[in-house]
Amino acid sequence: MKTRSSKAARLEDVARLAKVSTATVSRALTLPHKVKARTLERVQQAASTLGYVAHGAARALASRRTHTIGAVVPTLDNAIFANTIQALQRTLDAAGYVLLLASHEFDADIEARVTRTLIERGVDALVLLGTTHHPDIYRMLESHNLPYVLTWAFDESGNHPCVGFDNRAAGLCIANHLLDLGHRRFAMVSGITAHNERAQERLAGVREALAARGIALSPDQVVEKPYTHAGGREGLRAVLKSGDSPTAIICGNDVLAIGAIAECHAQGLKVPDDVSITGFDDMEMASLMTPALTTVRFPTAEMGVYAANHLLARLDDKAVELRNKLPTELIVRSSAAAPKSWRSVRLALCAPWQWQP
Amino acid sequence: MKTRSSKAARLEDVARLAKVSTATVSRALTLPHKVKARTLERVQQAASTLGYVAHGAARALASRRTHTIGAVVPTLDNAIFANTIQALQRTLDAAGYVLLLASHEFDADIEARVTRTLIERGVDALVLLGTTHHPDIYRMLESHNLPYVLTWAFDESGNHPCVGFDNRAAGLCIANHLLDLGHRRFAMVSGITAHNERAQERLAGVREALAARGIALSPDQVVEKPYTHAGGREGLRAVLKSGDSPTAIICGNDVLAIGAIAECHAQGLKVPDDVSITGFDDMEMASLMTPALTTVRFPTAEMGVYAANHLLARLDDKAVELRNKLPTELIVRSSAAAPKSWRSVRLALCAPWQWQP
DNA sequence: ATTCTTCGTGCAAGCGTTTACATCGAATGG
DNA sequence: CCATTCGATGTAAACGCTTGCACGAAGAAT
Repeated sequence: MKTRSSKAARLEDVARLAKVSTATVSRALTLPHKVKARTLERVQQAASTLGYVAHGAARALASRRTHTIGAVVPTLDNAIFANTIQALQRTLDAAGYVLLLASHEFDADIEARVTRTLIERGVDALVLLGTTHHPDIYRMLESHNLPYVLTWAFDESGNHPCVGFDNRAAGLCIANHLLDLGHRRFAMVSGITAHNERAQERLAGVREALAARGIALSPDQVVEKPYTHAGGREGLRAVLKSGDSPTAIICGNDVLAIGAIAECHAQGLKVPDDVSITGFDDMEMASLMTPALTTVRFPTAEMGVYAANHLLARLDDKAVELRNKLPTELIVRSSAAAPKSWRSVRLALCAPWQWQP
Repeated sequence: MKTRSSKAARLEDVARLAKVSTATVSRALTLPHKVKARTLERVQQAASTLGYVAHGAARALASRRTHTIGAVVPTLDNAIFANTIQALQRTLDAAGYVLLLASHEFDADIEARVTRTLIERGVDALVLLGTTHHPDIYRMLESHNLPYVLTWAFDESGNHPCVGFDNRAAGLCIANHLLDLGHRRFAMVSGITAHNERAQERLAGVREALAARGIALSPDQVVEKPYTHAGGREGLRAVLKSGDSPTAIICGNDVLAIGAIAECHAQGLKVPDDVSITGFDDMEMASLMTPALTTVRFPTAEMGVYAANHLLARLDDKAVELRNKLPTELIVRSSAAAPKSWRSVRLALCAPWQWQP
């Protein structure tokens, strides 16, 4: 059906049809204000007739700009990062940029490899997640002079542009909440802490809060599991098996918590009557489940917007603040309550005649 | 810190250091078997010393291959497509291809725009979702001679390569299950059916099954909502308000069903005691919630693998079957049960002395 | 020894854009 | 009315890589 051969139309074809030079076509398509209205119209008409689609690689080669920004996230499998990605995408799109996404399933070597691939693909800037990365990654960023921003964590060293949260404070916060409810026997189903300072910090925050009240977490009261529902189930089984029968189980994120609660139900344990469970992140599911999840909210979408704007500003040579710590917030719902022992104490205080010492 | 200026190393720099021509470096890096072992080693050494990263745009321009495959999905916001995407990604990655992802939030014009962007970016092939697309999309696919495959739906017309499911059969299946349980008063919280043949087909399947038993769905017994948790909640409220107090509510997918169940709980309705709720898709969450969701499973990951392999084969000029209909499966869990009335009937039959006519 | 392959490498012509610079006509100011 | 400026367009040189072709050396066949 095409007039010419089966090849797609090139700039030259449009130029010929519009009776102008390729330079003019190029300008008409990218800097419309630089050409006369009548010419612009002719060019657009010609381009549309031919179904012209620019050849991105040629454009990128000549202009040294791809208008693409890369993001490397741990996983696309669950919804944890979905809000951030969506927000990134939207914000970049509005500025005429495309998001190029890659994931590495929490493997540092794969992360280095996919990051390299993104750089090969010519991204103009890069969004990374967390502060702990393969040295090769930082090397490549430097040698290519690529703008980048770390997200989901706050780089205390001050060496890297970042936007994130204080994960340690979040850990402190949730542990203190449980302590205030009266819990004294804890366990934690943490994410895998290797190469993941977010998981490390959350755990550290929890430990710190407990230590302040003289409670220590023994090795078998902490189990590390991948951030999956299955991980949550296994984690719950593991800490239950450890024997100290904790009254509160702090999960490393909401996905683990959802898995843990499902496993509780499977084992006939009531949440929060028999055991309190908490998460981190406050994904949408947290408020919908039964019982609704007590967790710590991170403004993940806001962070995506910020990361995008940060990079866009730098690509425009505008000044921006290099580090931004976003606030977190304790969300109290119904998956955590006072422990049974404590409740009976309160009951006893209210109704002493029922107390049988 | 770099020996040369701040520019990244090019092929020429590697060639100079390795004392060979750029052609040899290029071959060493892409067709290692074409160069002598000693040369290969020298080149690799040089490339590594310089931290060489290939310039993808230049490579793409010269070779007319980007080793990139694009996928356009409705949304990344919820987990529905996560399995497919993950599977696609993995399979392509193993074959040395990169997945370029774009979403359009169920907007046909945005879909056309982002598809165009992907083609500009030079994808070698394209994965689309569903069969209903903007004519411009099919035009571009044809004029660029791009291999593509439709997913998540089966193209009965036979005009397009596709891998998907029979959404109508799935609708039939779930409706029949509810009928068998004894339900007679239905409502459906469907996805938005405009430009979405998957939603259309599911609804049509449900209607067909009900019609076979002489039941029709009146306009106010069907409400269309976006595929979000909030949509599910609103949908549930809407069909409840309609007044016929349905005993079974069929939701257009699991996300809607999760929202609907949450809303039931918020309104003090027990699922399935007061009302049965079903979904489609069988996302992971479906089995974890309380009550666990009765739904229809689609082999979404398998479909991702198939779509990837289909395109890889075509890019290799190998023969492949053009259409593939994957099996669906009814997953019976606990969110749907016999309606109260029916249960009392059965009870009456078992224990007639309790029957008070 | 001579011719024919084969293999490894180098040469150089693109790939389809962008963009600095040149050009040319028209508008402006003196 | 000429000199100057300005705006719109054209010319052609990159951009960094791949790859068809040519070439010489080395081994195989005659």
